[in-house]
Amino acid sequence: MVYRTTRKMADRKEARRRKLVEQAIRLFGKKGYHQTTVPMIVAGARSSVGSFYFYLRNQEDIFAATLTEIGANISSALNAAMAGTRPEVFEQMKTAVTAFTQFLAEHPDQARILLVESSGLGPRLEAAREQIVASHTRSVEKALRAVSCELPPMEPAVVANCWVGAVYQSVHHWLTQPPAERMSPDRLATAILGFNLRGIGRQPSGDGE
Amino acid sequence: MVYRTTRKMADRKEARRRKLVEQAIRLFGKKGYHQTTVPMIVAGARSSVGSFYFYLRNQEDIFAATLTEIGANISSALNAAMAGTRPEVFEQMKTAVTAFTQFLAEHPDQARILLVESSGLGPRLEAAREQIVASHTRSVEKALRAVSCELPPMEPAVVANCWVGAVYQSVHHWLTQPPAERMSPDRLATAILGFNLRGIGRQPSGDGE
Amino acid sequence: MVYRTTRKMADRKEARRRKLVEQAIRLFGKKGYHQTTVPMIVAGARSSVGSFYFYLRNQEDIFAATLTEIGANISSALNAAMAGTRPEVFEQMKTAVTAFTQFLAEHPDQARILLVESSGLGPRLEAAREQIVASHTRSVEKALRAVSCELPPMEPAVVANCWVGAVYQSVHHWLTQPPAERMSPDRLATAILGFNLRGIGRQPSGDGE
Amino acid sequence: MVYRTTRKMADRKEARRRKLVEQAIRLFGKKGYHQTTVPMIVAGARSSVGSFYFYLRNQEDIFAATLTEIGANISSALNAAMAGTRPEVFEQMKTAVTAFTQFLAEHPDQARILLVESSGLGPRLEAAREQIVASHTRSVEKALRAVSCELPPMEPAVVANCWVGAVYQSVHHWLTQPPAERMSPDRLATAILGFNLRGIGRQPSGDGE
DNA sequence: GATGAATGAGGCTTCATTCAT
DNA sequence: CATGAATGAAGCCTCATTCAT
Repeated sequence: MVYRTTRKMADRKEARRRKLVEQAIRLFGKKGYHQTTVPMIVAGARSSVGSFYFYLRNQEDIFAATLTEIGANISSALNAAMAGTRPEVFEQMKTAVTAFTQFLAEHPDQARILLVESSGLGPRLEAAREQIVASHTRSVEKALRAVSCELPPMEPAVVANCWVGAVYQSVHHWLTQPPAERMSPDRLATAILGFNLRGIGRQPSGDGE
Repeated sequence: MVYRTTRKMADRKEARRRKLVEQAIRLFGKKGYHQTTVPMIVAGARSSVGSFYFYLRNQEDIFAATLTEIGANISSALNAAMAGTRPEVFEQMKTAVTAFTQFLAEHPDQARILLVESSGLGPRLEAAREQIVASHTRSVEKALRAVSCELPPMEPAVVANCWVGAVYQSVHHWLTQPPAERMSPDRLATAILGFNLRGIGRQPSGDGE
Repeated sequence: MVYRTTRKMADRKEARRRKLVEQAIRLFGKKGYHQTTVPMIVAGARSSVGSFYFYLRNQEDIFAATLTEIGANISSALNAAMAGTRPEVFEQMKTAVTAFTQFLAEHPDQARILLVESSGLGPRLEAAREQIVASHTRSVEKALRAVSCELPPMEPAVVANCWVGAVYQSVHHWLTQPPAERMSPDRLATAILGFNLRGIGRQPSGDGE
Repeated sequence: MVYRTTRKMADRKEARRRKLVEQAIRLFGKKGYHQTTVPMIVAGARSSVGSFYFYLRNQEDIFAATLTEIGANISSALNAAMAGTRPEVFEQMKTAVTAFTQFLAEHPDQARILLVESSGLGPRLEAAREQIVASHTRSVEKALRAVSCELPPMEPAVVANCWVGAVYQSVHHWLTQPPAERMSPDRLATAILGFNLRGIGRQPSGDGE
């Protein structure tokens, strides 16, 4: 009998790789890219150097993988949140900002990787990061165009970047502060949202109306 | 006599150091921190490794120095621009955004260092970068507080971050595009400003009103 | 019944192994020993790493096996050629040189392994190579002794090495040249033979005498 | 005062590099290319890894350097020997074979590198080796052409390779034998020379006539 | 018997920093 | 003060070999 790859083995394989990426997120998030070594990752993932290079091409590769993972996680979080929201564009934008803030607040490692540690790492990783930010920006731009008739005239491309930049920088700064001094994520999201909605010429509603 | 000699020497020293920092800006801006080696810097500055360590404590040190330099350059540019502007707060804010954009457009190496290459380099350099951003943010916050009575209620601390984030991200994205496809810095600044002024509840004036 | 099964299995086993060795010859011949990995071999032989180590003790082992194979192939070729030649010693030597040249010309991978890639690989493989060369040399030496009375006095041991060295180096150099610029194998063989026959004090006959 | 590179420093530099290459010859000659590590070389040369890479680009580089060195040494030896020889072509060829044999006999490490360890190491090193062999072959070919009128018709290009191949293989085999069983270098050279001279259609003179 | 995931020893190489000249 | 040779710690990555399935 020929022993072909069983389902169980494939699952194990996937699990192993996932474990490596998860540990990588932890380390990259805490110590940054250049302070994280392959041995550190495999030690934390109860794997081995050889295994690492069986699953990942090299160190850059696993960082790219973490970015992909983070991007996917954010997407999931946003989609989940928006699934429970009325389909009006402004409602959706509001939910998106809140959910995004919430997600980063709850996943500091991923937040730090996205907001801090993924810059200046060379073209490839730069591009991987850009993909996430760009996807974010595109969503905003699309939303803007959808309701452009209700808004004052503006450059959607630039404004989308402003919107995203406002969110990122605010959250980044917020995460920088000692947890004790931080305002609640809700309040943060509301403040950002207020700025952004006004920024696109929309009066932010009181709160939940 | 002794004074003169000392002064002269100090000048020389300062000049040498400045040359190193300038070359460092060029290299850090083009290749990033981790791709730039001490030998590269000294070669471009017609100095020597030994000299380098006479003027700078270590590599981190020179990156910090470039950040200081960049911060100073930006301050100068902003101050110069604002000196020629009416003292009204909104005018000043407007000028600041325009001058900042202009400056980064004209100094791509410094822009790249500030916006991209200075993240994720460890606490000390993180702090050095933060100083620049924070100074920027504080100015905005101060301005906001100064005119808060004319504005809708908001969280000045958060909103200042939004303001700065909008500028940074927009400029960053703008610098990312191939020069041929970029809009003019003026148009960019106007678009950002429009978003930000609306964001703080202010109707952006047509242009120069 | 048991016999047949066993026989069949042994055949299979032999076939598997042969396939591995054949692929190894291809790879060793093209990329050399140290650039050829076990995974490469098994991939080309549609086998698996596990199988590899079932049939071969280790990597050295398969290189030794390729040498054995190459030695056998050369022997076969020589024997076949000499079977169709008059039994006179000089005729036989002539045929041997021609057939050897021909064989290497037609099997560049094996030629490269024998002439180039099998040196400097450590005692065991050195010995395996030496076996082939020595067998070659012994044949020559034996032939020389057989006709020593017809030849000027010489040191058969040294001269046999000269003979073989002349052949190897000439063929090696010939294989080094781009195929388009090579002379015909026949002409090459004739030239070598001329040198060698004169070298042992024998006038080379015109061509086919 | 500007401290420019002094003569003494340049000398030291050269000496250091030479020491590394010398030690490399020892090790490559004894253990071969792939069994010799950079740490081994620097340890034996009382240097350091860092120094190694200050003088040599990489491991391949130092092997190439040893080949260059060996080629130069052989050239020197041959030139020295031939300077004391009558200018007749056959005398020179005779001297060359003898001196070459002698040199390799006296420098077993260099002999082993040239004859054994420098094959199959990839294109670059292959080429470096080829340079030495080719230079050797060209000399022979040139000599042959110079006296071609006195010789039977032959293919000088092939014959030159035969000549060189005879020498290399004989010496190689000779070096393979335990020193106790080796014939004297002189006798070896004479035997080779006899074969080669006859090979080009020349009667080897008794000995020194 | 067949498979391929797992292991980890080991080598090369880089570069920040020092220090003798 | 200037110079650049010297140092060695540190990390990435390869791949032969093993062994559970």
